[in-house]
Amino acid sequence: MTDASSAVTEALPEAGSKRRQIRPKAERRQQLIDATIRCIAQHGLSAVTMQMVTREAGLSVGIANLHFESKDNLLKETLRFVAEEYHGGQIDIMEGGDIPDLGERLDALLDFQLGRGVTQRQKMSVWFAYYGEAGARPVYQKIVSTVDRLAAQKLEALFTDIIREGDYHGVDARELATGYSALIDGLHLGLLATPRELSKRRARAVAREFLRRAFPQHIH
Amino acid sequence: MTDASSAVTEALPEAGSKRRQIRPKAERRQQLIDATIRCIAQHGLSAVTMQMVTREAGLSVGIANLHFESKDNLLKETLRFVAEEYHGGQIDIMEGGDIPDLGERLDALLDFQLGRGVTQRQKMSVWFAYYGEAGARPVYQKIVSTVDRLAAQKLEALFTDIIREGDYHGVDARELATGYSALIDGLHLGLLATPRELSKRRARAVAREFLRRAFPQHIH
DNA sequence: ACCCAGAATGAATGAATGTTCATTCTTGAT
DNA sequence: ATCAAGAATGAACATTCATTCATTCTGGGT
Repeated sequence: MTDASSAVTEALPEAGSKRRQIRPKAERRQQLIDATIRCIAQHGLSAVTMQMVTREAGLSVGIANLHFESKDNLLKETLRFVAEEYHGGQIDIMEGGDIPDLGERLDALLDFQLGRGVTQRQKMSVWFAYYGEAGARPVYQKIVSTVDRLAAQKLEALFTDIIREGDYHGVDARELATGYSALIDGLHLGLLATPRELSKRRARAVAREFLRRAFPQHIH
Repeated sequence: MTDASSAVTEALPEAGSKRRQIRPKAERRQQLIDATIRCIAQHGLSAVTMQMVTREAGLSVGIANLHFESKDNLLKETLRFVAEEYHGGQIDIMEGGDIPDLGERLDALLDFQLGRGVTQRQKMSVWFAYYGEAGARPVYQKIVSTVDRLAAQKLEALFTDIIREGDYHGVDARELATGYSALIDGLHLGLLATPRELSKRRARAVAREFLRRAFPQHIH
């Protein structure tokens, strides 16, 4: 997990090249997952078909069932990939051996969560497409909550450290962590569903303000 | 809009009754929309079929295309209904002639947003199912953003009044409104996708804490 | 009591989609 | 140069689903 470089590339026209290529299983799997992400972002989860995904990947229809046994499984693995990449990225920052200053670590976290470009937007599309189905599909709930729980713990730990360092009073790390996570999710939703109303710049400002209110000495 | 009493009822077994009944168009439309809401909540948007919806409504398949011209349209109208009901309810409270005290009005708003029972949960399922597709479907974006913008304005107005009344300093009503809205959305997501991790009680506490931090004199 | 506008039905239709598998092709080892 | 393992292909199949429409039925108006 946490391999931010691997996803959402290719999709090149591949214009003339009709020559069949044989590649290792792992590579094809990733290629198909990346194509699935792009398809979901562009057409919506409910409109995604196997033909669509395999064409996007520049491969034949049969191959999807060769590497993933079914469409259901491909979608499940795609969710797992996105979930692990996103939460993995957060966790890396929060554990952050490379950033000793806690305030800076918070900043880095915020940058990761609300930064990036189109790629990030594609991932978020996928993320929320699955959320929409999660109420009806226990499998999705499980994937999300497994990975979510770990990130929540790390965030709570980070907040606990900050509270100790700043000697803040009347603040509950757990409650604050829940609030911050929800805030970030809500901002992502806003960026996705009403991009006209909420710019990325403003989303960042709102999140910063939340942190500043809680940890005034650490965020300025 | 804002007719909270109308939705998500019926679905009764209707065991023996096979007698065909003729009802006015408006009633059948609502009946089908309610059935659609239940189906989306239970099976997920992508799994909803016309047969499923009409069976849930206790009607025949042909009727859906009689009152709505297509499945697409039924889904669109269902989203519009849920969006208008939810935002309409908020707006009624925020304009709130019946609640003069601003702090109490905030409380009422919070209760509306995070209260209720199964019904509310069903509505939220629908809400997020559409969010998931919104990135790919401009029609959905438009429905949501139209209704969203109005609610955002009302919230900002309410916050402005509160800031004036409490003589709070260093607080921007608009930014705070964006944050609060995002927080509520994020909490709904949490309630839906990871109900094990986030109880309704805790969600309410988190939202209250956010308001208390901003308006300490109004929320205690 | 009768009638008919239009509400309701559900079998039939055709298009779309997931999955299979017989066949072809590639590559690295011998 | 040859071969076998298995990666890749895509036409064919079976299923599912949205939509249509000929027919039936209901209830209010006369």
